[in-house]
Amino acid sequence: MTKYGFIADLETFLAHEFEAERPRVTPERCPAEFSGDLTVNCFRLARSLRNNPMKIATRTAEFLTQHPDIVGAETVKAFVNVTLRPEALFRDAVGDEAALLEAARLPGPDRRRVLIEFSAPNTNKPQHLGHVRNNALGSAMASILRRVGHTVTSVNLINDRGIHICKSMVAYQRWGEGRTPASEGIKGDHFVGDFYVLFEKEFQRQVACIRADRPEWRERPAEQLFLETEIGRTAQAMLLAWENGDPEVRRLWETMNAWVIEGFAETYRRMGVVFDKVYRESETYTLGRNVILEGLERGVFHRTDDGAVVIDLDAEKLGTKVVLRRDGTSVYVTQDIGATLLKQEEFQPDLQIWVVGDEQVYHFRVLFAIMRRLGHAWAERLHHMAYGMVNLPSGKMKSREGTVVDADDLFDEMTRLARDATLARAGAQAPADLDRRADAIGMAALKFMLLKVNPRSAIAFDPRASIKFEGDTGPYVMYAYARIASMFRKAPSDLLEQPVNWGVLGTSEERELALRCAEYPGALQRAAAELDASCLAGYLLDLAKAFSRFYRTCPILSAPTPPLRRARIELSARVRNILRDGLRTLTMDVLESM
RNA sequence: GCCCCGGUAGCUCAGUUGGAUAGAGCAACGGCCUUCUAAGCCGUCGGUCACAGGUUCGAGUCCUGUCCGGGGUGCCA
Repeated sequence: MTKYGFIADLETFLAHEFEAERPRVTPERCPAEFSGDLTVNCFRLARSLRNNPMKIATRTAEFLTQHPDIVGAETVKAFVNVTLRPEALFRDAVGDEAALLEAARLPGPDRRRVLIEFSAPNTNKPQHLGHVRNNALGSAMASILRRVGHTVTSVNLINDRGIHICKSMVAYQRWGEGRTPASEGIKGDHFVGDFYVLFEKEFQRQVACIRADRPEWRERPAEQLFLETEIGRTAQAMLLAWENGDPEVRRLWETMNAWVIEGFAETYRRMGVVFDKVYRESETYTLGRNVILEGLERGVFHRTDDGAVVIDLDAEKLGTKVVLRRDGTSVYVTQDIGATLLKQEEFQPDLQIWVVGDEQVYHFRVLFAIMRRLGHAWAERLHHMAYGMVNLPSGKMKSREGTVVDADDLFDEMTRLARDATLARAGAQAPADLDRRADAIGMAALKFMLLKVNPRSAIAFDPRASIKFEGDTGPYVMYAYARIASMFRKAPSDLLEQPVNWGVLGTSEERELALRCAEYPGALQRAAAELDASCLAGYLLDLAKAFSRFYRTCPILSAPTPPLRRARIELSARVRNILRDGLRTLTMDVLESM
């Protein structure tokens, strides 16, 4: 991390002065209402130095006042507000560009092999806004972890089997009439999803008939009547046929899955999502069974009177969990046990992360508890990165009520709005790369909206209010970058060849900007440590904001003296490179011109 | 019933291991393009940090209880 020169000297001084272990001093930003660049909080030092905060503050101020890097150190309560000499401030904060960008890399011993699983779509319908949040969070997290030096493997586990898949298949058999995505000119996942909807319609119709005939079932939820309907039984029979390897069913399944996966590929391409490894549930779902049977012999699990295999997790306050049904088949958690072991064997990660919605926290607690009971040491390092739902102003997204925000439609809409906004600002001549710009801006706006909030909280997605390119948005950050890029195109080439004298800088906007730049490595590391991309997104907003103020107040290419022009363009270069690095780490593209 | 997550400005959200007078954006209103891109900048307005106790020199942050919202809760995924 970026370290100011005076900090190391202060640490040495304090250790000696108070005869204590060398403290770790982490300066904070000095609040605007006080004069100073940085603040040393002596309340925090009080414990490790075993001394009175006020006394520490007094000594600290005395020491710092005489330090060559410092022009003033003012004590307010136990806060010491430090004003640095400009040479020292800019030298330490932004003097060494390579160091600034590399400082976020963790030392070798702190680097880990991380396996991160995200997306995990079902192959029965297209992806919606909820998946978009998952994809954005997962790929940004993988990228952030990589950026700080971990070795990351990103994994997708496609849920390509099960009763929900059979529903689309049954519907296609009935009403498909040999049509294909190609023949209809429809994206494959949407094509299959339409049949899933047809199935649900027919199922609801049959449920209504049954309820009319059997008044005693009127109160029962539709799902409980699944096997009472003809179409439900057909789907169930198809699932059995699939499991028994019925060639015709398998052929249809292969065909329809291929259509969906082809559609997903396009969705991922537009989002820039890439996986190092893709698993199919159809290949992994049986793996857990043997683990359970083996664990049964070792007494990890036990069989109940009715024949189901369960595990007692009362000690973890998780109750009793069934791991094999009476009929011997696997449940969800059984399948995940198998998949977890497979991933562990294949990649030997130090840490596994799942990016999955918070409605599944219980599932993962159970899964992790079972892995611990099975005796795997690495079970202590399994992590469920739970994120909140995406809701609409009207409430939850519900496929049955048609309120689901489709991912592809949303991308189209964002791109269209970005295109309009670009054209509106372009003047007489539309830019040659309009489409590329619209894609980059639209997707950055969408991703940024999803990434700037804490992953834990539910997001209220208001299509009218959320689709903005002004204020706290991705395009705002991109715009700051584009303005700097534009300056560089206009800068005389010999300007950049001059040596930089940081001492000519010193306005409050310049100081603010440099101090902000110095925080970049910390923002990256915090985002990685807390598995929270919003730390980075929020930081980039703050940096872009600091730049916009600087840009407005301080002439750069038209600054009054050559040394000032030189130093200001160099400071701008730092900002440009951090913005580019940061946006790319969040999986967003930058534009040289907007 | 029990467990988990949340509640901060009209709206959407920040708020580092507890630290200074709680901050942004949007919305509303008022300024700033003869100046390096106005997707910008500046200003005004806006707060019982859900509520009540407690711990502490100090609480939006930690503890207890209450209220409200969401999710989950042995053979759906």
